[in-house]
Amino acid sequence: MSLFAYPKSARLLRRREFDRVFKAGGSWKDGDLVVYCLQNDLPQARLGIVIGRKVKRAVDRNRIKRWIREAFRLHPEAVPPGVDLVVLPRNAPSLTWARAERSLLKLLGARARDLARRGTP
RNA sequence: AGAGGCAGGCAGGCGGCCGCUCCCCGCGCGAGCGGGGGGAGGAAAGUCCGAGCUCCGCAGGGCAGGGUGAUCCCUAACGGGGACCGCCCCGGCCGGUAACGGCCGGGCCAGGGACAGUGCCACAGAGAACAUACCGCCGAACGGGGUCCGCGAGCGCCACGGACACGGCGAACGCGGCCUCCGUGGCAAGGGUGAAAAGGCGAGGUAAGAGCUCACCGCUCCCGCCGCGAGGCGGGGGAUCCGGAAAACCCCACCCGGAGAAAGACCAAAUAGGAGGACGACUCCGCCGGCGGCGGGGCGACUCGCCAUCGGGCCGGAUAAGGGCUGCCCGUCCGACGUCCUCGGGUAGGUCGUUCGAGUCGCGUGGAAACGCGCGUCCCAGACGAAUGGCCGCCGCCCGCAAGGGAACAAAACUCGGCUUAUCGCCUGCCUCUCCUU
RNA sequence: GCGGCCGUGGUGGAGCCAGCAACACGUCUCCUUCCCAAGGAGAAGAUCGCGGGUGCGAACCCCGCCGGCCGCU
Repeated sequence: MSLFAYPKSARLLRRREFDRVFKAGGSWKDGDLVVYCLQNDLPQARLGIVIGRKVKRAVDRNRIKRWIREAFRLHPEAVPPGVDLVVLPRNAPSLTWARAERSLLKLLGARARDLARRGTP
C-alpha cells in the first residue's frame, strides 16, 4: 500500500464513533478549523469530517471536505497513529486549500506539544 | 461589420505524479496486490405537476376535500407539448372629414357557466342593476296666474240729436285666442360624475323625445355552405329586455385511496420478554382537559409567537367512555384483569431492492408540428459520515503595453417524462435595424 | 424524503373574504424645569420581500421565484 493512501479503514463511518470522539476527546482550534482527537486502540489513525448545513451549497461542502481529507492524506508524518480525528471547518466562506493544510498541521502540532508537556511534567 | 430578437447546441483540451469508488481478469488461506475499463448535470437544483415501483388500506351508503377547464391532436400519463380558433395589445398599409372598418405581421391570454342561487361594485354622481332625473329639453294634456287682442249683454262718461237709428272712451265681468310664467305632467337627446350610465351611428318622426320607425354595425335564433372541431362566410327572422366580476362563494363537466426507497424483502447477535386465540372475572386500567416544551424582543417586570400529544407524577372531569374501518358521519367491529393453550416476532448489524430504461446514437419512413413506426447500433455513475479530488506543465479563450489576472450557475442519492428558476463565455441558423464597399 | 408557517416605517406588530396602511416604543421640534428624567403639544418616517396576472382598483385574490423559521420519520 502506498504511503499516501486513504482507504475506508482510515475513516470514521458510524455515528457512534463520532459521538465517542465528541464526548471523550480533546479539542484544538484556530480561526480555520476545529480538531477533536481521541485514542482508538487501532494501529492507524482515522479521520471524520463534519460540515453543517450552514455551508449552504453542496458544492462548497464537498470542496471543503476534500481539502481537509487531502491535508490529512498528504501529511502522514504529522498524524499520530492510533488516534481518531474529527475536523470541522470554521468561517467556511474564507477557507482555502492552503489555509486548511496549514491549520491542520498547526493544530496537530499543538496537540503533540500539549501531550508531551503533560507526559513529562 | 456592429446592435437587438427568436430557435438550437457546447459547458476548455492534452499530459504527468499522488489519491477515491465500482466492474472484469490474474495471484494470494487472508488483509490485499498487479493489469484493464467505467465514473456528475443541462439544469443533477427548487420539489411545482405527472408516472413507474413498493407497502398499507379497500362490506356498504352518504358528505366533504383537492385539482383541471375554448377546440383538435401528441403522449404511459400530466396542470406538459404542437397546431388552430377567439378576445386583447403593439406596429405597418389601405379606405374614410371623423368615429371607425378592412388587410398583413408580431406578441399575449387559467379562455366552461353571471336568466341555479347568495353576495360585491368604494369615492364621485341625480341615478350603479326589478335603473335614475341634478342641470336641462317640451308646453301636446290637466289646473292656475299675468299682459295683450277679439266678441258679448248691460253700466258710467263724452259726443250727437227734435226724435229714431248710429258713434267714441272707460272700468269690471263672461267666453275665446296668441304669448308667457307656475304646478301636475311628458322626455332621456345633451351637459356633468365615474372604471362602467341600460346598444353605437345616421336619417325619419315628435311638443320635446325615445328601437317609436328605418338603413348599417353589434347581439341572439334559424337555414345554407366550408371546416374533424372550436368556429368562419352568406341569407333570413327576432328582440334590441336583461353591465362587470366566477384568479368572491358557487354551479357544471372530468380526474384524484394513502404514504413514500428512511418504501419494502431477506438473513440475523447481545439484552429484555412479547404477540395471538379460548375461557372466566368486572371498576383498576384506560380516556379527556390543565399544570408543558421551544423560539423572538427587552437590563428587567414582562411581552409576542410557534409546536407536540411519547413516558411518569399531581389536580379536575366523564363514564361504555374510547379505538379500528388511513378526512368526517351513518353503520359495523374491537375493547381492559386473570388463567390456560399456541406461536415466534423485533432491535444493532448485514445483503437485496439498485440500476437495461416509456434508454443512447445513426439511417429510413409517416406527419404541418409536437411526435409515431421500422431496422441497425451501444451499455453509459451506482455511492450510503456518501466516490470525480489535490498539485504541476503545455496549448486554446477573455482583460491588460507588460508583469499578471479571469473562466459562470452549480454536484447524482430508486428511476423516468415535463415545468420553473440560476448561468461567464463561445458556436450555428433565421429575422429586424444602422454603417461601409461593390 | 414528506409537510407547514412567516416576510408591512428604525424595532415589535394590526390590517390579509379588495376601496386614503392602524397602534405602541423609538427619532425630531416646541412647551414645562436652573438642567435632566417624567409629562404635555406637534411633526417626519413605508418600493407592504421580488416579478407577472385578474380586475376600474391588489398589502389583501391567483401563479412563479427569493429569503427566513418550524415539524415528522
